[in-house]
Amino acid sequence: MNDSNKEAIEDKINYLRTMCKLKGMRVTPQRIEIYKQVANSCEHPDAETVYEAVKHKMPNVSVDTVYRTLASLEDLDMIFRVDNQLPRARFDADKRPHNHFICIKCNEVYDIFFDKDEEIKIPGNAEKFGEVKDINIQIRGICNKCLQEQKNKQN
Amino acid sequence: MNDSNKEAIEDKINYLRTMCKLKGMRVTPQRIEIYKQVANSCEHPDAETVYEAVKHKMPNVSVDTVYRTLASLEDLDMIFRVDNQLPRARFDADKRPHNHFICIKCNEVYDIFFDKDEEIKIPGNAEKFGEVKDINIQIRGICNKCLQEQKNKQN
DNA sequence: TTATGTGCAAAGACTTTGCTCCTCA
DNA sequence: TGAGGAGCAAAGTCTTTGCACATAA
Repeated sequence: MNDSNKEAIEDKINYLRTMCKLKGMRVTPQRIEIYKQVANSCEHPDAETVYEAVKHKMPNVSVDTVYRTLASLEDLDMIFRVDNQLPRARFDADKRPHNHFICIKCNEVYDIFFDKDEEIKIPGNAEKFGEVKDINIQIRGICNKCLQEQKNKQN
Repeated sequence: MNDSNKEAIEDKINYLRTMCKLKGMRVTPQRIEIYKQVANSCEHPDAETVYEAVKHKMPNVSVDTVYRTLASLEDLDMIFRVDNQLPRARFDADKRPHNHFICIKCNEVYDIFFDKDEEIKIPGNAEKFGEVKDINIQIRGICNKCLQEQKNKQN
């Protein structure tokens, strides 16, 4: 990791501290580590993956702490669940508005940042159902890596 | 149910028969009943709800048959899973392209049909990740029913 | 100091699977 | 008649919870 990344992570941890204080929550080493794992990863890890990663630094951490902490971080709006149709919940710490390409073969999740002129508007008739809080777009398909593998098999 | 609905359902069952034959699958009473439940409901039922409903007509049906059948119907593209962040999978038999408003309070799922001029285009940079198969939009918020309940409590 | 958080173990919720008998085609 | 499907029971997977001890503030 380069210096600017380190700095960015430090900023995020500081924000986590602020948010915890604000909500009367304690800043524990587990919370910091678990948040770091999600924030440092671009792989939208599931709870198990976070657990395995954190265990390297904190061998005594338990799975239920990971689940509980992920839930707390979600409450703090520090992380978000990626909508998917997979059995495991996956998490994302990137607060910039974006959407996901989900590979139906390997379950990989890729971030999609729309161009400004592609901004999705809330469709006119959505608001007749209630108060819109969040709009989420997933694009499902087969990722380039899997397409390549398919081609290789055919040859 | 009125006559035109009955007719529409019959058409759907016939389509189910065709699709089953096409794929070498049998048309069993369970499959018909389970499909009917999803197709007749506008509530995007979960497996348990389908099970309870089917049990009225077929008391011996089992939960695992419901799960297995829902999976088969999905393979046939007769029904679809609704993307949600709820613990239970929910199903939809409406093949017309549409999206969902999901209430974060009561978990109700409402269908949203976009106007023609609101058609969502696949964003330009999505295809760089792979072959797009499906684009799905969910809108999360608080539905009118729950908003009303909130107001009532405040008074 | 003390309320909040953690680790452990156990339970819970939803879904899937193995096996045997049944039944549609 | 035979391959695919249903029912039963049991297991699997992911996640949550109760409780006692530990710890951040």
